[in-house]
Amino acid sequence: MAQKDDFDLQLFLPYLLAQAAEAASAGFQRLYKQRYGMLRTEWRVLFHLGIYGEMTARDIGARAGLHKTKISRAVAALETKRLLTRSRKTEDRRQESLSLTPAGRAVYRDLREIAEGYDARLVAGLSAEEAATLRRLLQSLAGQS
Amino acid sequence: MAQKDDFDLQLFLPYLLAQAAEAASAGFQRLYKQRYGMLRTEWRVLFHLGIYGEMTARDIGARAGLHKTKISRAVAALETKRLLTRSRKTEDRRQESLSLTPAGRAVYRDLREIAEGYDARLVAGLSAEEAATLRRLLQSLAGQS
DNA sequence: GGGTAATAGTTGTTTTTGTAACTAACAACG
DNA sequence: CGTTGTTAGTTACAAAAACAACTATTACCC
Repeated sequence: MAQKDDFDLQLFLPYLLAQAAEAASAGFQRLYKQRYGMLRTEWRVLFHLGIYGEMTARDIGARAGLHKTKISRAVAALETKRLLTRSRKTEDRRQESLSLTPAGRAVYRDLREIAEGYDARLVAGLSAEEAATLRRLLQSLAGQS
Repeated sequence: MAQKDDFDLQLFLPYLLAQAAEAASAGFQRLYKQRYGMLRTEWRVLFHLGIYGEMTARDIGARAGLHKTKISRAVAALETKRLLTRSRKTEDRRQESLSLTPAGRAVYRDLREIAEGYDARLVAGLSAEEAATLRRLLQSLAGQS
């Protein structure tokens, strides 16, 4: 198992990002999965509605970069859990506007607290400046695509 | 769709990391998928063998943080494509040592070139210092888990 | 208007992943 | 030795994701 080649996989960005994202997601996932039996797309939809208020599935997809089938199923699951409701838009009956129920808003607030705490723990080892730089650079990477 | 809540999802690290990792992976994936019909775990295994030489599935799993079933499947796929061979170890007949075939090494060298170019493109907008900082911070995030 | 294309969302099918149970080989301890 | 436990790797089954085809509604445009 001697070093045969000097390519450093640990520093290759797609690999490194995947490892970091995986680690960061795993910890947070345990929390929302355990407490509310949610999937990743479900909390994302929940957060979008919690943050931005009423939106359509299409809006969420555009903003989060999620495919409509994923959203459709997440919405159905959240509806079953009575965390959101839908209503057809009168101006365009293809669209439906989604909004959280009171129970949904309560779950959102709870998870939001948890998210804030979790994020704080993740950057605990970093200086405030480093954390800000990290977020800025990640945003630029996420943006170009 | 007015701002109802001031939590910034775009800056929440698990979300931000997932978005950046997704974007970075997608571009690279197109390349290895198109050219060699590989899956993510397959190129990872290939790279491990290309970089470190002969290893067992267990070693790769430990190093890459991958579950043994995933590796088992990737190894089978790479074997079918005649990119690697296995041989039982005599000192412990449970283990098998994996190594790339000449064809496997050629594919590795090709993908490695591509990876280097791709990585360079990703950090093209960043200063050398920023890129180094980014990698360092991501490594620390990937490490803690 | 009437036909064609485009869009919002759903459903069905195929891949891929995750999880758990399994086989084969070795280790440890009486 | 022999029974019990552990490890390497595979296989079978369940969950989730990706992809394609579908329905219903609206937009375009001749």
